[in-house]
Amino acid sequence: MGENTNEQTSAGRPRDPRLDAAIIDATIDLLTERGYNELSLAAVAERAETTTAAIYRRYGSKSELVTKAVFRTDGDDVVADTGDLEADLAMMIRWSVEKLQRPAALAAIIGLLGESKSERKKNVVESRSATQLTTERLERAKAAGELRGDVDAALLASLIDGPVLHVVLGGMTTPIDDAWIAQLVQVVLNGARADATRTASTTRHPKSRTHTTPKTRKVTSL
Amino acid sequence: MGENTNEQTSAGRPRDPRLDAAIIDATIDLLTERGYNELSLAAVAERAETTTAAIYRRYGSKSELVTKAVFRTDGDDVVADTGDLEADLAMMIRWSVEKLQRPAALAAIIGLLGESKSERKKNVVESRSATQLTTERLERAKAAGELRGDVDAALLASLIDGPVLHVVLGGMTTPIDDAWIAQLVQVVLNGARADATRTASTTRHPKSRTHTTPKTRKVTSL
Amino acid sequence: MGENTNEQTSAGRPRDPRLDAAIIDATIDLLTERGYNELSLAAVAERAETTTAAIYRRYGSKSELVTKAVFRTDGDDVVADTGDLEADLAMMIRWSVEKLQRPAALAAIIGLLGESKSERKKNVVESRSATQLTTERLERAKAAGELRGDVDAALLASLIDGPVLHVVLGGMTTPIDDAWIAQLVQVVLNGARADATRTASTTRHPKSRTHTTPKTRKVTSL
Amino acid sequence: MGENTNEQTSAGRPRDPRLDAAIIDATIDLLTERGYNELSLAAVAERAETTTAAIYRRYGSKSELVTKAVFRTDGDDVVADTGDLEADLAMMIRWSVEKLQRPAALAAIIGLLGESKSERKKNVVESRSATQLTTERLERAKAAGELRGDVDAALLASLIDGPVLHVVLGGMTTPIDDAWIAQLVQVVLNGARADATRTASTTRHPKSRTHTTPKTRKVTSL
DNA sequence: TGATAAGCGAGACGGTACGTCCGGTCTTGAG
DNA sequence: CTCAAGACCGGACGTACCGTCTCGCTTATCA
Repeated sequence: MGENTNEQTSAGRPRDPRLDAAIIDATIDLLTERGYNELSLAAVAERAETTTAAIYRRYGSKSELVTKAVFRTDGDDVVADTGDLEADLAMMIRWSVEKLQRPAALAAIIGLLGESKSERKKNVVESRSATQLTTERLERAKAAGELRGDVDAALLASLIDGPVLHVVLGGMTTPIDDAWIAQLVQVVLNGARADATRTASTTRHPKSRTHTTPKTRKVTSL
Repeated sequence: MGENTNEQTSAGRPRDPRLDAAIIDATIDLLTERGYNELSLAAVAERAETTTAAIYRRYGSKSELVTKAVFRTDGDDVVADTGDLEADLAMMIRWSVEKLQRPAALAAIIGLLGESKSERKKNVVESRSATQLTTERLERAKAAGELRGDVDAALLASLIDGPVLHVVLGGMTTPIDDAWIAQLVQVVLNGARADATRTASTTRHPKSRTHTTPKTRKVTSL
Repeated sequence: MGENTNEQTSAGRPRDPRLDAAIIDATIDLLTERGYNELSLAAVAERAETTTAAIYRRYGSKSELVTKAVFRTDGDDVVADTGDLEADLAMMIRWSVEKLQRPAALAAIIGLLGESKSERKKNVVESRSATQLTTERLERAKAAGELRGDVDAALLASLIDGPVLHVVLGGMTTPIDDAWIAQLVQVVLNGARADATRTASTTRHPKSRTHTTPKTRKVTSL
Repeated sequence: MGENTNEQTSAGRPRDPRLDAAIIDATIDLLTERGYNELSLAAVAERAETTTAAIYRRYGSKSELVTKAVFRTDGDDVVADTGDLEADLAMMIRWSVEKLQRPAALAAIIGLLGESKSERKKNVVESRSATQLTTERLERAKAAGELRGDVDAALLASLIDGPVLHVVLGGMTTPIDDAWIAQLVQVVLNGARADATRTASTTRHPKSRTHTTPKTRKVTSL
């Protein structure tokens, strides 16, 4: 139940698209106002001027509703691969930050982490894909000789995404701006780069890239 | 309500200390088994063979109970400051990891993050102190000239604590072992060190430290 | 909606007459098994192997369906007027009893009484006609001098139909047989007869009747 | 559950008496406005400014709620036994009529009749007690020789209570006033009295009674 | 020693939210 | 215009749990 299928069902009365929108909107609003734990489907229903039954018809659980509501437009994760590793990472971070800055998204992530283990599995998979993309980009850089071979790409990805998570969950004492992002990328690359140059910004060789397919993949993810 | 006071006993029957212990134990157990959201005070009461009223007499809310139960023994955070920056950071990371490896603590942290904003304030303050200690250590290193002056210590702290958080919350795909920690510290220091040496492990100069108080502070924290 | 029209077929596919019958049968059966309140159109549809839509096409509401189903063959109420007042009344009672003995009919009557006021109006009119016939018969007897002039015919009709209703609704502790009917009629007539004779059965004078039209009218009724 | 016990329970928080009253009042009001079938516990809860859970704690079902609400003050049925049979019956009828005139009570009776068979049993027993009292009074009269011995007292009781039921359920076309009641009693007694006198009102012998206990019993009943 | 006060188990309370059922409506696609 | 199939909306349902409260009792300190 609550399959929320996109299959082009022929039989049956179609769903009221205004309800779809109202439910999503109410969910986002309440998530922003109250957070995940204090979000009740009854409240969503009331604000959307419908009933819980209509919600359960669309989503099988609160976590599914929240996931779909918050990450609905985020089916467009992008892996930047222009060849300029530093710029690519900065861009990917900026995207992540943009997502996590939305209070609803932050509340959703925190809440979903708190779900029971069975529920968690499903969502963690999704929320991992952002890191997955970072990892892939880093591995390509490694293969291209831009990064030291003795450092695990997964660790590097945690070095990129972890600090963002840390600041956001910690209550945003330091604002995350472009300078912050630039510093982060610089330190990580400076520490992991294959060549021995002292400052990352002055001695990069963007022309040395060997990538054959500079592209922009879209991926469903957190 | 639920003041949990340590003030010297006034009139009235004193609390049963066996109940105190039973409630804490039940809370830890259930937190481990079910996680924060699925933890109900009714279940705690049942397992502790008492009633919810006895719990509310001690703790004003679920979040307070969990906080006290999980971080009761953790009033002993340690800031390592032996002069060997790399070793110190590794040790601090190891401590953090140790905490987060306990399922009850992990569940508690995640759960407390999800509390309503008013509740959150109180707890976030606590959970921030670990990072605070890291920041302080890094600032001392910066003052000693071990680190580049143009990098924010708070950012570096996020670079140390963030990846740990990231891996733990991400479901522990990669196990966090000493090698992982070593790599992490190496990359960060390599990227942020004042001198231009390529590999952190070979060219450190621990002798250059100027600290006057190599100590081990204990701090109430996460 | 649900006009159940007999108007000559216009355009379109004609109704399946087997469905008509199946719906009626299912209604009667379920009324017998479960009673009015527990009768759901969904259940009727299922048993008739069709859908609720097909039912709503025929009947505008549950009460209309039940009314049509139960009283479909009962458009044939009979007013006995043989001249023998006692026998006529006994026969009319017997007819009423026969109807009310059918569990479906009893359930229908009780259920229809419970409908909202707007719905009730329609049905009460119908269910009153049986008493109406009794009243008419009694008024003719009064005009013929068989009954005391100072007693209201409507009251007497209630004295005839009321006890039947009372016993049937009361759960049928006493079975209604011919002896019961005979006693009922006897007591009422004995109490309301114009002459002062003590026992109704011994001193009747059927010959005194002045009716001009001994007949058997058929009337749509309960 | 929903025992509504009167047992002097020691443990547990006592019920809010204002809620008790509000629930009863709301039930009566809604019963009057909408009737039994259209009465929902949700609506009762809303009007009483509480929730359905509070209602279920007191009453196990809608029928129990209605029964208790409507017949709460009616635990005081009275069997008149002054020795004057005619007056006694008139009084008992007047009481019945008074009850049935209340729209809520009428709606309740009709609705309860429509309940499923298992539910009905419980309520029918109650609603039968009024007739039970009438029957008892008539049997005493029979024993005292005031009534013919060959007529069943239960039938006579139906002759007394049936017409009232008939008129009330029929929609109250004729108003039930004292004259109506007097006529009813007169006809019945005239038809069932032991002596042969023509008019009941002129030849009664109230002094011939042999009752030893002229009393007024109170009985829980419909 | 007796009053005061807080603790205790037991258990019901008022209320929020839950997840489900069903009544009545609507749409599609075929006949 | 009818049919079946089937999904939809919204009202109501009955349940589970939360945090509170009252009870009768026990256990301590204070006067």
